[in-house]
This record gives sequence, structure tokens and C-alpha cells, in this order.
Amino acid sequence: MKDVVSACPIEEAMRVLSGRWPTLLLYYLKEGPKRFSDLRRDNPTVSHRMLTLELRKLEQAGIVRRTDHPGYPRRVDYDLTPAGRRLLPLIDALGDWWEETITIRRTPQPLSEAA
Amino acid sequence: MKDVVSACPIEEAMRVLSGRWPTLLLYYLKEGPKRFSDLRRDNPTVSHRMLTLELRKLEQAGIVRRTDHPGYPRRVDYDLTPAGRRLLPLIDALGDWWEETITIRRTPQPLSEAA
DNA sequence: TGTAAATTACGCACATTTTTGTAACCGCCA
DNA sequence: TGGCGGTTACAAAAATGTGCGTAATTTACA
Repeated sequence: MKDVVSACPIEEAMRVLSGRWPTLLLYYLKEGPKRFSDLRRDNPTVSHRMLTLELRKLEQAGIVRRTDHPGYPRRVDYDLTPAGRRLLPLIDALGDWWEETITIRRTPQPLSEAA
Repeated sequence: MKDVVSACPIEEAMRVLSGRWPTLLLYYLKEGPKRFSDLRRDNPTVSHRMLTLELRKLEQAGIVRRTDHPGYPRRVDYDLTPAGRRLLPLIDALGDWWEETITIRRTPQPLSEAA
């Protein structure tokens, strides 16, 4: 991800949210604070490296907050910041939109204008 | 992009919208039908190849409609399907969300819960 | 009384995979 | 000849996975 400076907020937002993991992590963090290993269990196909990288990215973007509790067994948890929580409805809306378009694709019908 | 089958609509939607170009193309197509060369002019940094690939992807996803008008100077144009148009407000909302979080980051303030 | 193992959340180096760019070529038309 | 809208082969760059190492502390065990 090149550090291209852009004036376009959509482009900036997509730089953070693009890819397979960011929205999925947000989705799981919706349930409340989670530990690193919880998130790996939630999504078994993410590698530990990717998970740290993505979490750092989300942290830097102000979407996720990382808390490192000192002590044993080591314990770090991640939860959504207010900004992250404000993002949730948008992500859900995206899911709804997709389901809608899928349904339409499955239902033979002329593509009519609904301007 | 591996052809992973997923039950999650958010993941599916992001498979189409991830990356630098999809949302930008949607943004420019908002203005109405555009030709290939128009889109290249709108966004001078997209390569010829990427533009075709991304347009094909959006077409397959049912977001963009390609129309090849036969005749004199060749003319192909792309415009949003109804599904694509339904996506526009979500993309705008994403831009707004980003501007909001940026503003917050610029305004020193305690991270308070706004559950 | 040691000491080795297990746990958690990583970091690092290296390898592989995927994405993207470059440049050349094509058919169509004027 | 030149522009439009591509495609294809090849190369560069970026993303992602793999496996090993680490710190701190408790437990297991001999």
C-alpha cells in the first residue's frame, strides 16, 4: 500500500478498509473486546502475521483500540473506538446491499431504470 | 483474488469493492454514462489494463453495464446499473465517516464512550 | 531445588502468491 | 495514418503465508 496522498476521503477510507480482513475484524469486534487469539479462532484462515498487521492498521486509523494488560499470561485486547462503532452500520448496509443485488440477479427481471 | 466461496455477504461485497479503483470508478460514473477514454481521463493514474479489468469485474458483479454501440467511431460506454446506483449513498457515507474521524483525530479530545 | 514445558502475543526473515504495470499487438473504422 | 477499445505476454511490486525466536511467568515433574 503506497503512501499516496489523496484529497478524496473515499479513497482514504478504502485504503484502510480494502482487503479481506478489515471488515471481517470489525464484524467480530462488534461483539465486544476480543483478544488476539479470539480473533484467530473467529477467523481460522487469517495468519498471525496478517492479523497483527491488520490490527495495527486499524489501530492507526483510529478504528480499533489496543490494550496491553501487563502480567501473566500475557493479555492484549482489541475493541472498537467510537469511530469504529460508527462504521458498523455502514458495513451492515453494504452486506444488505449485496444480498439485495444477489436476489435481483437470481430473480430474472428486466433491468429497468429506477432513477 | 481466489475464488473462495463465502456465506458472508460483507465479504462478498468487499471482494468486488476492495482496492483503489472500484469506488473511484463508481464515483465518476455517478455523473452519467462514460466512455473508456473518459474514465482514463478522469483518473490518469489507472493503467489501461487495470481499467478494463476493473470494469469487467464491476460488470460481472452487476454494478456497471457495458454498452457497445456498433458503428462509425467505435463507442463503448459504461454506466451504473440500478444496483450500482443503490451503492452510491453507501460510498458517500463512507467518505463522510472518514472525514468525521479525521476531524476527531485533529481535535484533541478524550476518547469517550458513545455506546 | 532446579528445570523444562506451556501460554500469549507478537517480530523477523524468507518464500510464495497475487496484483498491477508495461509494452506490444489487434481489428475496426475514418 | 490515427484513435478507440481492447487482449496478451512478460516483469515489477505488493500482499500474504511459513516457520522460527522471544519475553515473562506459571505449572509439571523429578
